[in-house]
Amino acid sequence: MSPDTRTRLMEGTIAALRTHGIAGVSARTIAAAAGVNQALVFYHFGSVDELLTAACRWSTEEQVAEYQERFAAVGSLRELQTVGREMHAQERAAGNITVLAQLLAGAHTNPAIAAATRDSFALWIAEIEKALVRLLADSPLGEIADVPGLARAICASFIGMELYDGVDPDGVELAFDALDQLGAVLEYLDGLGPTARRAVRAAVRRTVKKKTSSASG
Amino acid sequence: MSPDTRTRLMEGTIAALRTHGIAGVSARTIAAAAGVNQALVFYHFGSVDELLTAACRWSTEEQVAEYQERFAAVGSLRELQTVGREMHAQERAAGNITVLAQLLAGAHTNPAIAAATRDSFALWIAEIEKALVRLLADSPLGEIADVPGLARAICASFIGMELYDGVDPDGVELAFDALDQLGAVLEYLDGLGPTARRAVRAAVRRTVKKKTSSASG
DNA sequence: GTCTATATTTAGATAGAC
DNA sequence: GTCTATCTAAATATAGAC
Repeated sequence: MSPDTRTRLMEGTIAALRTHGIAGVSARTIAAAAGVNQALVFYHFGSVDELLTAACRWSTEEQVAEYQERFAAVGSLRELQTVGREMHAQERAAGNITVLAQLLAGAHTNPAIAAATRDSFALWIAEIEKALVRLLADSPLGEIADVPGLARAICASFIGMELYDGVDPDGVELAFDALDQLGAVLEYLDGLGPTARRAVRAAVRRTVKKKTSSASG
Repeated sequence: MSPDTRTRLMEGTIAALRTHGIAGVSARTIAAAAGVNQALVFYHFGSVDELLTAACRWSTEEQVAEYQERFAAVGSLRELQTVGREMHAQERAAGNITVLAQLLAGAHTNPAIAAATRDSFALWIAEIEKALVRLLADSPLGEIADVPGLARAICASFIGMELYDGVDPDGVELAFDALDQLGAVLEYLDGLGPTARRAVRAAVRRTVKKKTSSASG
């Protein structure tokens, strides 16, 4: 059976963002994509902006739920990278990169979209953090890595790859390959003995101390 | 003396993107920001879209020129990171992150903006590549790193940090700190002896081979 | 090159029939 | 809850005076 009108309108909003962009979404383009009457946008959501934020929250919840199992099954940093690359391919094919770009742009002029996007990212970051805590539990990298910061860096880099894809898809493949190399380096460090481990940790500590003192001074 | 009308219109376009977003730019908001008459948009550029792409190209050229010297002065990977972080702070203060987000969104529905944005990134990537070639010239990382891919990964990650900043500025600071840690790790590898160097290189080679065979098979 | 005025289209939003 | 009809505001674009 077909979903109710509220859901159809949110689906239509995402579809309209995909085909017309944030600059082209309107009650009419959304209603057309949803296959319902234009006035229902205002009856169900009050305004186009309200519908936009509702659709943003709704679609991320759907997406995160879809990928949750794959995140949970990840057993190494390299596997996390592979899942990321697969996600990228899948999201691109689904046209969701375009949607993300539109919402990130809209967040800058619409506080409600900004809040919805922030909450959406929080869902993704929570998944990444869970995976990192698990993966780094018995790893030398776990002793030095700042998991919350690393999760956000991973999320931000992924966002960057997504958006860079919009202007240069070939460049993104090169970039993914380079990050795979970086992952191999980290994996190598993961297998180091206690002496080298201590040396790496000391090097990182020096860096962190430098940053902290310059930030607080 | 004040710039000519064409330039004022391009400046006005960037200002309008900043305050109204891609969804809110119009011949009227642009003209208001530029302090000129609305009809001049069409006289000088033919359409709002043409003006948008012209402004995109123009503003990146101005920006890249502004940062070129700082890129050229970079002497280590960590310094490159520091320049990136300073750029981020400066660009945020100037409101240019918002502009970037709007153009990236517009690129998905407007091929001309996509082309202009691609060319703009190419300018940035060229600067990063130049710096990387110089920095990795006499470094063990230079033997294993794929410079074009790495430059694109750095550019993409930076874009991601910029855009993530729009929804969670505090998270970005955590992320930058985590990347600083990663930089410290790489710097440590940079100082390793020939034996460890070979081990890292072998680990990376295994990865690359795996990827290449799976991509071509 | 720049301005005023305006034709035309499209957007957000609401009233009221069903 | 849904539709038609419509009001109002704002956008693109052009014609023509200066």
